[in-house]
Amino acid sequence: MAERVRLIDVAREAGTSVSTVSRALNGSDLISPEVVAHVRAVAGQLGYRADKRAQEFKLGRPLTVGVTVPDLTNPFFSEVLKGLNAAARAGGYRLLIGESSEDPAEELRLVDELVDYSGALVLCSSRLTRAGLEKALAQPVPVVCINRTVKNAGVVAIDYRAASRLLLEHLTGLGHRRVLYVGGPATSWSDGERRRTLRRTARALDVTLDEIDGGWSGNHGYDAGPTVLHSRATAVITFNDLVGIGLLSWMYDNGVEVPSELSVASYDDIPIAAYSRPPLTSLRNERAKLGELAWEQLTKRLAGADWPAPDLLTPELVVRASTGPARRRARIRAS
Amino acid sequence: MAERVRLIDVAREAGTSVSTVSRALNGSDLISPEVVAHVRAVAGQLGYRADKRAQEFKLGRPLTVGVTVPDLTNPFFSEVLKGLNAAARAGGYRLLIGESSEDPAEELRLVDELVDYSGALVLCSSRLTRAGLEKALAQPVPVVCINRTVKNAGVVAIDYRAASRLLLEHLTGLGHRRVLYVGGPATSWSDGERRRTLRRTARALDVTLDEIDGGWSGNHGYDAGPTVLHSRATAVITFNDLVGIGLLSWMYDNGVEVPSELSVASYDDIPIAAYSRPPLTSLRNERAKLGELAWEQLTKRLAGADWPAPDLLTPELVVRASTGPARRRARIRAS
DNA sequence: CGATCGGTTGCAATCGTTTGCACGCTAGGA
DNA sequence: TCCTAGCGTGCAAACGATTGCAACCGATCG
Repeated sequence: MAERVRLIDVAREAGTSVSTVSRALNGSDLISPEVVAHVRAVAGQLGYRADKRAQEFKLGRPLTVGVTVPDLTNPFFSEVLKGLNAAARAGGYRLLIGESSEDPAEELRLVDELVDYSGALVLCSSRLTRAGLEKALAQPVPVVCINRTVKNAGVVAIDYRAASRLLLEHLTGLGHRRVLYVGGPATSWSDGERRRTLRRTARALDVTLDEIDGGWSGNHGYDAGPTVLHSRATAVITFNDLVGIGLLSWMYDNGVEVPSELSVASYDDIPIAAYSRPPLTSLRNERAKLGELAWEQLTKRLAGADWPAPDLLTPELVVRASTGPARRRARIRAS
Repeated sequence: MAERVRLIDVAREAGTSVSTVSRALNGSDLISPEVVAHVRAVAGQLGYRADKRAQEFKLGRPLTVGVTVPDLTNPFFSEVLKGLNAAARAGGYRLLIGESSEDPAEELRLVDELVDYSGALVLCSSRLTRAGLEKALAQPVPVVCINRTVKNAGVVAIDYRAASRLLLEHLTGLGHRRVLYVGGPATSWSDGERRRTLRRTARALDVTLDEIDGGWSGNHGYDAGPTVLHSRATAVITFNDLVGIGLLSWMYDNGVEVPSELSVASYDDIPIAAYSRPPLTSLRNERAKLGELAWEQLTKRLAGADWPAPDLLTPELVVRASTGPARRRARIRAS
């Protein structure tokens, strides 16, 4: 907790003016090498550190990127953040992170606040309404959306069309003709995309697709257990792995064998998916890459270019023990 | 992407001076109510937003808290962040988050950088060396450590003494006399605490305690499988739930029955622990509260008070199916 | 020897906001 | 009527850095 050393202190000590010190430290070639060396030495000795607030204020360009995520504790988002953070840091930027708690109104408030501090915004899996999104895009900073397509902004997303096809083809390959989708939060664009692409692919593959509402956590999956059991589906696709693992847990607790009685597959392949019982078949996606690409789009934009075309990441199916051949006869079982 | 509106623009439009506008917007009681109303109206109409950079620069107090965590994707840290974020936001502060990737050198770099932007620092489960920590504390901002005790700083931590006692008493109650601890990262203070308190309590309870090195992820737990199997322990305590779940997975893959052949218990009780097979006995701690308390200590300190006494959070044992009575005879089993 | 030029350095303005201080106006009392 | 008190407002300085421009230096050239 020492006193701050300012430019003027260094100048006094070095016997020069503040402008010379500033230029010397910033590597201007106007200053003679000896002076530069001397100033640097003095600055180092005094422990001078530029006041970033003053610096950014004067320069007018914030070196901070604001990010919103629906839930910090969701592994999907943490990993996106990880990638984005690494990329931004490499580019000399810092991350200001806001958590909306899955609440569109809170997310709007966050955007409103982050924009005051940031030179750019990244909305990760935005839960914003269409109108809210418009407002966010009207802010005087460039905006990139992760997992949400929108005009006049950068877009980086998972290719859910490919994803859903991979999942359904895997299941039909195992003989499943009736599949149930356990959905995610209603505000989630990616849930909408999963539904849309599943429906479309199901039609193409002549699979019967049922849908129920779920959520984003293990509890949601667990709670969906009874409904799933009473459906006529032989395979279930869950919104994400947390839901999938919760569902597996209910099945175990209630004596339903997976995959012999019911197959379960999911999106995302978070690390823990490999360790569920049985290990969960899931769609691996490069979440960290999502963050990196968002940063890439941002830098291009900040450099003055137009928004590049959306980046779409194709996931890869990781087949594990939670999916298997469809059972022959309809399940008969008391509730 | 519109032009910024500044105070001077509002002043011109409202027909007053900048100072009046500033005071009106900041609720100074020096200005007459009509003028305040008028200025507010004009400002709203023009869409004026204070330049936070200029504002904080002038005021000299950063409204940002810098936080470091070893790993953004670890549920423990995400939840601490969640709590801290909520508390700081309520107090009008924002979080600048840095991830050290479990690397002490990187963490030191982070601290060095965050301090330029922050009015306070929170080090969550710092992996810093003793010397590094000294350096961090020498920074001209108050520092709170979460899960690491240190002098001249705020301290918020889990009470590992109580934690280890709960775990060991639970296991001895089930008849276990030989327990193996699968450790965490060597740089982790909390791993050291867990070992220290486990040893001490084991001695008091007359339990034989063995220790092996592990890590912080599911893989670390899975990889520890063979060593655990060959040990003579009847119960295992893992560094955290991720390690525990990884270990359970290995046991399942290799036909070892849990808990009849081996009991497994762990620290932290992350949400997914309830959904492992079998569900994991673990120590629930209020991680979000850890973040909130850190913020509380910080506010007190920022208000000028001395550092309060360390806050210790006592965890609660959640007994699930992964622990059971000790088997009678030594396990005999081929590798 | 004086003018010029290239290379260094310092002065001072500037970014947008807050705030101490002084000023002007009005009203009330002497 | 004049002085004063008090309220409301504006002027200008300040925060700490960057940077255009002018000034200064010694050296070189005519």
